[in-house]
Amino acid sequence: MKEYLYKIFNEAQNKLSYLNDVDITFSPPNQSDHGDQSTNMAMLLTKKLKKNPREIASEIIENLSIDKSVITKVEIAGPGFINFFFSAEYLANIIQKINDQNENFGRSDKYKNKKANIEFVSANPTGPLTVGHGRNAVIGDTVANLLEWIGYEVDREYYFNNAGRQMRVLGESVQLRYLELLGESIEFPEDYYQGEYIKEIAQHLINEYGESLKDEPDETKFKERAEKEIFDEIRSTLRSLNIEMQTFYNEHSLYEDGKIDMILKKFEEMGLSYKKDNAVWLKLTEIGNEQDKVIVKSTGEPTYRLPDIAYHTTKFDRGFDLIIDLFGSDHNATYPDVMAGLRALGYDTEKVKVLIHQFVTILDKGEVVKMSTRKANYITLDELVEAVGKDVVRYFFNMRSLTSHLNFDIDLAKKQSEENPVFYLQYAHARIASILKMTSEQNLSESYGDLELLNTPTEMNLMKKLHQFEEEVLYSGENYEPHRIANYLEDTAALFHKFYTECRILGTEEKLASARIALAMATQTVIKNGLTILGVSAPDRM
RNA sequence: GCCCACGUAGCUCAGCAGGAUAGAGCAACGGUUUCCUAAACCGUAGGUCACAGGUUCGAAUCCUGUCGUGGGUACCA
Repeated sequence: MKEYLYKIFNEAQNKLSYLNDVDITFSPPNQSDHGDQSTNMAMLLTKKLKKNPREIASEIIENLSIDKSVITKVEIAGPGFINFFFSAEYLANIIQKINDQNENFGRSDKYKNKKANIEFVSANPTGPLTVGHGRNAVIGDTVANLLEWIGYEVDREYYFNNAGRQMRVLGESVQLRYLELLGESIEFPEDYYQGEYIKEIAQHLINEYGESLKDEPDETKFKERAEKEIFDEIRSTLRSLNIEMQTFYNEHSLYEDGKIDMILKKFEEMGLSYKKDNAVWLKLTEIGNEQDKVIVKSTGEPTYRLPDIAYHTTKFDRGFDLIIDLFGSDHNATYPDVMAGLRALGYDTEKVKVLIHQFVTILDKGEVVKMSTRKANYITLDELVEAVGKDVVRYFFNMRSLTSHLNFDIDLAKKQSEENPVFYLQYAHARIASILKMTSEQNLSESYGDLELLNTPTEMNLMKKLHQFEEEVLYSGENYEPHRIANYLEDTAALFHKFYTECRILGTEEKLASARIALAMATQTVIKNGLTILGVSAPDRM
């Protein structure tokens, strides 16, 4: 619908030059008697033209060349809105387009030949992924899907660090449990990793090596084993949610290939770093931030900032047009330093979009569960997927905007399976599959010759909704907002269920039945494509 | 103290690219099944859009302040 409006307004721009001075936008009004699409541009022009908005609106309308078979009515309403009413015939055209394009309907080539990188999850291999990571994982993968749908070639990337203090503590935790299992009395520090999985890893080492590791001088072997086992589990958890990373980027490689030293040297040459208290500081105050920060500790070890900056330079060097970082809100203080560093090095940080999602609050039996990997006080993502299923997990994490704090009531999620919105969508899809099966058994099939018979408000509302899918995908992708797709699908499913109740196919006169079959097929395609973007399955039977 | 996000129906949340009478799901109450899956549909009820100012033709939406919630504020990441 908007495409057509843009077309006729572009033509009108030649006649009315002031149309070049205003944003030409259209939106579907809340009230259906205000038309199918509406624009407020006449009101936006009042100041410039010093004229009554209704007069401006009327002048604009006079200069539009409107095809009566597309738009049946144009009206000026309220303070100066211009409302457009589309013909049933035009609305019905979308049906054939959808059925022709099928699983590609909704895709766009707007960002064709553009490459995007999205970094998400990026949990260090110190323990299983928790429900908290789940939100990050699901949103990240869905944003990646959306980007692919609007034309990007996308790399999903997981950044991790298998060196450093955390990992040493992990290795020592396993080592201590290993010795404990062999009967030695040990003291297990409170701030070491308390989880059961540490003992399991230790047990695996005993099974394989017996007591031969008893006199290991340090934690290295234990750390390596723990890293491998935990990473295998993380990969398997992600796989259970249909998430597949293209790249696992090891922070350590930045040291090996000299990137860290190179960046450090550059800052020094640019006079952006200095030594104080035996540490190296980055002059962030000189490049727009509040405080100078340490990039190399007095121990000689870099802080996260330096490798993070080095890491991001590789994202630029690898030629991405769009670089997305997806973090939980606990990281919101870290990225400004990294961005400032990159800017100082001459990188165009406009290409980087930092997405911050709010935390998930876990409620179990009405109690808030404070999550801590180290204290082993958490619910794993595996447990969650097992309890409620992949589809519910993906849908649940996708249905809210990133900025909203998310309450995840475990009890509710477990028993909610009957009243969960994801089933509402899947049921719409399954219902359509069921109808199509029955109609084909009766030798009925879709036909596009009599679509004008689809003229009840219910049918027209459904067709209008289907029209919006393409722009919904585009907008959601450009703004990294997966939840919009979930909302859109709920609206679409509701309109379909109403159609199902009111507009029967079997037992209806054949021409109308065939037109309705075509509409049902188109609806099924849209629901399926939307669910595919969200990573939720679209079953034919439930 | 300072920084970021959030505050909308009993609950969970949309709406926030300024627009016309603020929406959905769940929960509550009432109705619909000789008829393509009732995992559905229809209806009733439910609101000081945290509060106070400001910007303008118009503010849930933008700005400022206050209060509240979460996160951060390291030579942890």
